[in-house]
Parts: sequence; C-alpha cells; structure tokens
Amino acid sequence: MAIRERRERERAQRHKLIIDTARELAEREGWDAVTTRRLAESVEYSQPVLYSHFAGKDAIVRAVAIEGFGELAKVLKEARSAREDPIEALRSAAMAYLDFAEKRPALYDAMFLRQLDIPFGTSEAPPELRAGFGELLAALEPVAGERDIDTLAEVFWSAIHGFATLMLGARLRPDLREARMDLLLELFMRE
Amino acid sequence: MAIRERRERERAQRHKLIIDTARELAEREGWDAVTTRRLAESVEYSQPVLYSHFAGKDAIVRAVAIEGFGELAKVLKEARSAREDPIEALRSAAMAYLDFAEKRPALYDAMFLRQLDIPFGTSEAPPELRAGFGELLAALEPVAGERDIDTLAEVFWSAIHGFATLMLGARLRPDLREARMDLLLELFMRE
DNA sequence: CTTGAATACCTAGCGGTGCTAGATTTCGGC
DNA sequence: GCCGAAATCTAGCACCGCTAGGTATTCAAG
Repeated sequence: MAIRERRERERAQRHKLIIDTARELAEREGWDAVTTRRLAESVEYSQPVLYSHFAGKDAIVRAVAIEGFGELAKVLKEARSAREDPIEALRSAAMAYLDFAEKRPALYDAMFLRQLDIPFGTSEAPPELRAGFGELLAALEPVAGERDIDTLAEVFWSAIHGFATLMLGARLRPDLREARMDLLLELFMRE
Repeated sequence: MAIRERRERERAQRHKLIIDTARELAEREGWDAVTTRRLAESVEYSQPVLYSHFAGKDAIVRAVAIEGFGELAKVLKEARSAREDPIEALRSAAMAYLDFAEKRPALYDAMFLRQLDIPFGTSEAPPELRAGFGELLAALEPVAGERDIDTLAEVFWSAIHGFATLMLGARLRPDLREARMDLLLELFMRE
C-alpha cells in the first residue's frame, strides 16, 4: 500500500505547510492578521481543511509555539557552548534569548505570552520546551553555588523574560539593553 | 446655563460607568467576554453610545489600564511606607506588586500585557504610571548603593513583572513564590 | 472497463465580532 | 405647543471562528 503512504506523507507536508504559513503570516503582520480565512487562502485550501489538521485556531498557534520552543533550545545551546568561561556562556545564552525574542516577536508572543494551555514545568510539557529550560539550567549551574538551582533558574528566567516582554511592549529604554544585562549578571555572579 | 453643566456631569458619570463596567466584566470573565455589545447592554445603552465616549474598544481598555496604574501606585505607596527598614519596605512593595497582579489578573493584563500604545518611560506617559514607577524608584533608592538607579529599577521591575506574568500563565511553580522573592531580594541586597 | 463505496474537499451558512450611517426620539428655548 | 438641535437607537457592513451537508475524486472489487 504505497499509495496510503504517499497520502500520509502529503498530509504531513500540508500539516507543516499550515504551521509554517501561520508563523510567516504572524511574523509579517502579527497574530491578528492570522485568520482562518487568510491562512486557508495562503495555503490554497478551503477553511475546513485547517480543521481536519487542527482542532481550531488555538491548536495552530500552539503548534507554532512548540516549533518555536525547539528553535529557542537550539539557539540557547549554540550560544552557551560558544564560550568556555561559564559566566561568558551564561551571558551569551541570555543575550541569545533576548535576540530571539526581539527578532521573532510574534513567535515569542505565541510561546510565552498567549494563553495556550501548554503544560509548563511538569513532565507533560513538550520535550522542546523541557530542552530549552534544560539549557538554562545548564548555563546557570556553574554559577549557582549553594543556591537552589531550580529557584535560581526561575528567577533568572523571570528577569530575562521581563526584559523581553517589556522591550517588545516598548516599556524599557532600548539603549540600556546591555547595561541591564550587565547588571543582572553582576547580581547573579556575586556569590 | 446649569442644564449644560448637569449634562456634562451626567456624561462624565456615564464615562466612568463604562470604564468600571468594562473592568468588572473583564475581571469576572476575562477580556474576551468584554465585547462592545455585552458592554453596551451592561451599561444599558446602545453600542454607538460607547463610541461617543471612546474612539474604540482599545480606548476603553486603555482607560481601564490607566485607572489600574493609579491603583497600583497607591498600593505600592502604602506597602512601602508600612515598613521602616528599607529592605523590608522594598520587599513589602514587591510583594504588593505581585499580589496586585494575582488578584486582578485582567487588570494587570490590560496594564502591562496588551499592546495598547500607552507611552512608557517618556514624559508623555500617564501621570498614574509615572507615580507607580516613582514608587519603585523610591523603594530601591536606599539599596542602590553606587549602581545606576534607573537601570536598577528596570532590572528589578523586569524581574517582578516576569514573576507576575509567568505566574499568571501558570509557568512557574506556585509554591515557590516566597523563595523566588527571597532570592531576588538577596541578589539586590548584596552590595 | 464499470461501478459502488469511501475519502477528500468545498460551498454555504451560523452566530458572533468591532464599528458606523442614517433614522428616530428626546428635550430645552421660544 | 412647536421647532431645531442634540442625544440616542436601529439596522447594517465586513469580518471572525467554526461546521453541516453536498460534491467531486479516488480506489478496489466485479
């Protein structure tokens, strides 16, 4: 039954096409522009086809977010392992996180701002997400000292997530990006 | 012409009624439930009346947010001045900030999460907002040491904003609330 | 090669949204 | 009591997410 296989392959391709198109549309014009009609038109199918792949619009956004988690984990891994010195590695990873958020605001929005009932912090969390948090833990581990690593990670993540979101909302002075990060790292370093 | 005055008074009352009703509806059922139709029905006027007070739905949300800034500033002021010791005062203010966000999630959402093009950080920012940031500066000032107070404030705010938003999105472990705050304050204290 | 059933897909429509043009009612001043 | 202006409403637009039901298309069996 090679035909069946071909069908399934095509279906998987279309599945990916929908996710990628939704993401492009969102990054180009924001999530408000991602309507089921426009998305269907972009992938050159009718609206109901979307619903044969996803339970609804939220599920599509969720799929985009999960793709994003995978990318972020990769970006963090690369940034961290680019530096030998633990402190420089942490700085590099944190900066990569901010770059990620600022270069793909719509994607970051889907991943961390929208209410998408993606399980966080539990074992049911998507592996891509767990990998990303794992990178953060690994980057912090050398500077943790005798402090609780999980709490430390939550605090550090909160801070850079705060940087990212407040920057995206134009609520922080853009020119102080480096200064804020310097200060944050300094705080975490003093042991 | 006392009649004109009465009219303006009534109009101002209705203005406030719309804002308060929108806020109640949002806090009770979330912003998705705040539609112009439901809001109009709740204030017992037709939809177009809303548009004689506000440019659109966003303007209503913005008005709610600005009301929220005022309240937050008040809450912070009270919390800060309740303690003598500067460190305790800072802790008290930071905890009050988190309580505010957790008790009024929809309001916090309107104030800091939604894209509402409220000017931040500039002199055109609403005075309520400037007052709130002023409270934060005042709370941090005693522990700033020789660090730049503005940068320090942005970092501190980012961290507690991160706490608040990640908590609201169920992305942090709820039981570690105190531990995270302890750690954060410890970081800022070491001088 | 034809046929019947299953599959894939689309058209059309439901009840909702934010917003507005134009008709209608209300009301103070004469 | 009537007029004109101001206040307010009705009705409608174009869009939204989502789905029922009908129409093609495809494939396996005869």
